[in-house]
Amino acid sequence: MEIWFNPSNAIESALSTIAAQTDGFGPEFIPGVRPADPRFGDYQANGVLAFAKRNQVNPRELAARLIAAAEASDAFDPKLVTLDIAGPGFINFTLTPAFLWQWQLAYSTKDDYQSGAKALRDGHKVIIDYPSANTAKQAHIGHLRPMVIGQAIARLLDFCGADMVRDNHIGDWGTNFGTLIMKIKRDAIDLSALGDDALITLDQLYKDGSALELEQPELRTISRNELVLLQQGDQVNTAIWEQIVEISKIAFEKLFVQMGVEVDITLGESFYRDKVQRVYDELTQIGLAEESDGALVVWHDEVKKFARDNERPYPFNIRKNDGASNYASTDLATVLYRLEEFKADEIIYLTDARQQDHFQQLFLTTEKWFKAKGYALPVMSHVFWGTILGSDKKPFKTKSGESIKLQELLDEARSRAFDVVTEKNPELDEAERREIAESVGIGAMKYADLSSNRTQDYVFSWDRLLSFEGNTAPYLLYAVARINSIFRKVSIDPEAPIEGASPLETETEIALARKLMGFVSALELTLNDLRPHFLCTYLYELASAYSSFNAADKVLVDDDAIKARRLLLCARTRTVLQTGLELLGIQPLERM
RNA sequence: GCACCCGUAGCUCAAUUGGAUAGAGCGCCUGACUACGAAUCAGGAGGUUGGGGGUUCAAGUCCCUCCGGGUGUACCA
Repeated sequence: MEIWFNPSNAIESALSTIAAQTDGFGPEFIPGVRPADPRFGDYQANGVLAFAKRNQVNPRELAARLIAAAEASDAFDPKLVTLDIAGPGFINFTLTPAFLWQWQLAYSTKDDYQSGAKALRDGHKVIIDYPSANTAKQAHIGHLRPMVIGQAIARLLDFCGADMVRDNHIGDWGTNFGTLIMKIKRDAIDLSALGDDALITLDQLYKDGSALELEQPELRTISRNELVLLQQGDQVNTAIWEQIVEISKIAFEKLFVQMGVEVDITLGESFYRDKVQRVYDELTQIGLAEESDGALVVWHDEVKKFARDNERPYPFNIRKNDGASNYASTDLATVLYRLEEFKADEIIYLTDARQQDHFQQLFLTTEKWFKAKGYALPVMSHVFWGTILGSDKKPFKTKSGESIKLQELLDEARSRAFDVVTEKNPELDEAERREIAESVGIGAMKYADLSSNRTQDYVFSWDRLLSFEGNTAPYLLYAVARINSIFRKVSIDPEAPIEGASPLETETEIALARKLMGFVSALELTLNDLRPHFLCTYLYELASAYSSFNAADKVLVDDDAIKARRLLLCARTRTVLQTGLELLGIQPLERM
């Protein structure tokens, strides 16, 4: 029997083969192997229960027959894996310490761990529609989740073999430009002279402009005209618009660098303004879009909410009644562009949960449109998350009604982490403490956002976001730092091969080895639903298993074989933790 | 009104999508540093999974119904 890299999959296929040759089972039998509660074993198969139910037979008897057949085959060496039956008909598989040890010897590097993951999205062209930010506005706390979740998902997909295009789909063609240009012209602002805080000034100009419109409604007409001029390509307004977009891009670039967000292309909504006409034409030509109240819309009768005869009409409005494009028009044009330009196999959208209707309509429309035209339809998914709420359970605002600025949040994270580092490690020089604080502070913030199920809303709290104890980034970073410390002490490169190790013995060694093996399953689970908290949970459990091992079993003992074995476990743990942290966008540290 | 989402320990969250005795962290209580790093470890208390009914070998998870909260409801993105 070979040492399976991915035991869950290996057991699943072995059982399928065996069942096909065993009386009482049919081809429709699915073993249903999954990681089990460690109290019962490493993996469990519970497909026998469902199968027995469908076929009106005794599940325990059936399970016993399958186990007997499995044991008679050469697929399960009893020295490496044991099978037993439990409860109404579960089959439990327990890997022996001998298996766990051989697994550690067989698979050791990041590449080894990645080899299983690579198959998951091998060569897939995936476009990720990155955290889109509106131009001319400062990023606030609402931009935290898209950036954090987006980069983690992009790194995961990349690790799993996808060919990624990270597209920064900026909102650079909105109606807000009318107001902004009106105010800029009115105050004769020279945008090129604003300096470093240009975006803050723009932000203020927009707010002041909006306030002014409320006081003097006649200004709205002027703003609307400025927008029309811009859309018609007026030279002066286009120049102003270009400057505004440039200022915004520079400001966002600064944040992206701090947040570790990578961008491959930046194609804003303005890029698609000459591409929407084809959308109108094609959707009209295939009979999908029609006029309604002067607008061009698409109905989806199979969904009650979007059906034509719904008491409150809710079509997908793809062109406004004044003839202007909107969110839907550019999104449709964008899908087509991504197909034709990038040959996208998959497109992932990142927005909060409130936009689910939009994406449902977008996906339905694209599906029908592409089918009618014979275009290849990419897989489209909407990765959404809950809102960050204030203590009043409303979307988060400070007392003055403003959202916390993202920059302010990052600075607070660094500053809190710096205080803790200084308290714990006063002997380190300031530059190193700053570097550690960067990873700990920003890492803690990211991890807090990633470690809970993204679909839930959560209430904002500094302490929640910047906690350094328990299931947090610093806990994982600390485990890595301690491992590094051990290798430093004996002057051994943790990446180097380790020879002469003896097999696993203690309970904590075995528990750690067991946990190490689970990395690939954790990746699969995370990728399935694009929910990073599964990876966080796994990494936390691994770090916890390591901490227990570290407390129970001394690594640097006199016996060379025991020392080598424990150093090997340390090295493996380090590799998995570092790889996992990098996937989450958290920078591992040599010491902290 | 209609549609969708949510309600789990004092607090913040898990529970591999219907699997076995619902798990963690924080907080609280007991212990463990002349150290391979205590940002840690070992242990304890804490639950009628909002209430009620149903489906089945099995329900926090699925169905029905109440209660409480959130979101969306074409020409903002």
